[in-house]
Amino acid sequence: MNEQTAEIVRRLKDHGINPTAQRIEIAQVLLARFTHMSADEVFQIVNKTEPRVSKATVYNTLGLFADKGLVREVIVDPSKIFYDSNVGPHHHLYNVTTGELRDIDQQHMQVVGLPPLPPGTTVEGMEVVVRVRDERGSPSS
Amino acid sequence: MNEQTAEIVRRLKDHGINPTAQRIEIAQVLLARFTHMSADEVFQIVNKTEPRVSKATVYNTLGLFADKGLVREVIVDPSKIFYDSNVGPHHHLYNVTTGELRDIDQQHMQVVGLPPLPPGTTVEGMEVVVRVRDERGSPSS
DNA sequence: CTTAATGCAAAGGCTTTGCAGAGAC
DNA sequence: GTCTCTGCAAAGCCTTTGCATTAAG
Repeated sequence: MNEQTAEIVRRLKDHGINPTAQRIEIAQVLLARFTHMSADEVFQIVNKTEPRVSKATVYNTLGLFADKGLVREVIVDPSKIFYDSNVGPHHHLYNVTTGELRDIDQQHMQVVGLPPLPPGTTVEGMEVVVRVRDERGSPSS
Repeated sequence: MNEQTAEIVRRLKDHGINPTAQRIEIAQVLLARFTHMSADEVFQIVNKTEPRVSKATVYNTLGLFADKGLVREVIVDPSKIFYDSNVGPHHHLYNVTTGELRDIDQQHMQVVGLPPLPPGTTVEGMEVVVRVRDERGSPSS
């Protein structure tokens, strides 16, 4: 077990997640880089180089990671959930044409003010999504 | 045709939508109040009091309305799309426990700053979602 | 040996699609 | 008569679930 894997295991344990082989693989795919991936993308990548992890395990594991706070679910597309390895406060820019999702950090954009919360509720999270699309017709046409 | 219906028809036409009977019914359900409804909710309500509109027509019509800018799609829940009759600039508060979605108007919360856009893209929309949950365990327990 | 995790396949929920029939002008 | 819209049912896609098998301590 190399250094990188050791850290992944540590992070899993820190979040109360039993570090099994499949979970370590999935975590390595998702946590190695600061990207956003759908469950299916994770499934593809994990099974490209490594032994084999079933689709059910990928979905269940990602759900577990999200519950435990290791990754963040990002809801920007009605057809799939994105998993974000960046758990810190930041926002998102979503290209509806290409499906690409990228981070916007706080220094570029901030939310000011807090709305009155309904009684008996607590804030679970806050999310800003800027939706962009590729320009089709040129601006001058 | 009463006054209210006449206005609905006008709004449909203004958005380039051919005002058929079904479309008028759906528009009345959705535009009468400032609410957010899923396609299925619209389907239920339309068929509670009125002749009958098929599920396919409800889905297709809502998609058409969104395309034409008559309503706004709100993506906050991976399992369904909400349609918002409020097209003006505002944000959303989503209760993940109850599934309730409500508006936050701009005076309560604003976004400051604009992120650098990827070249060749234009902003299609911006959305802030505050996610709350009902308190279960009491804060002092 | 006992408990937890994985894999497979089936089921589920929301939405879209194909195509025939009905409606509008 | 022609063009558009509607409705039904089937298909599609992502995700969850049930249950037997396998792995771990």
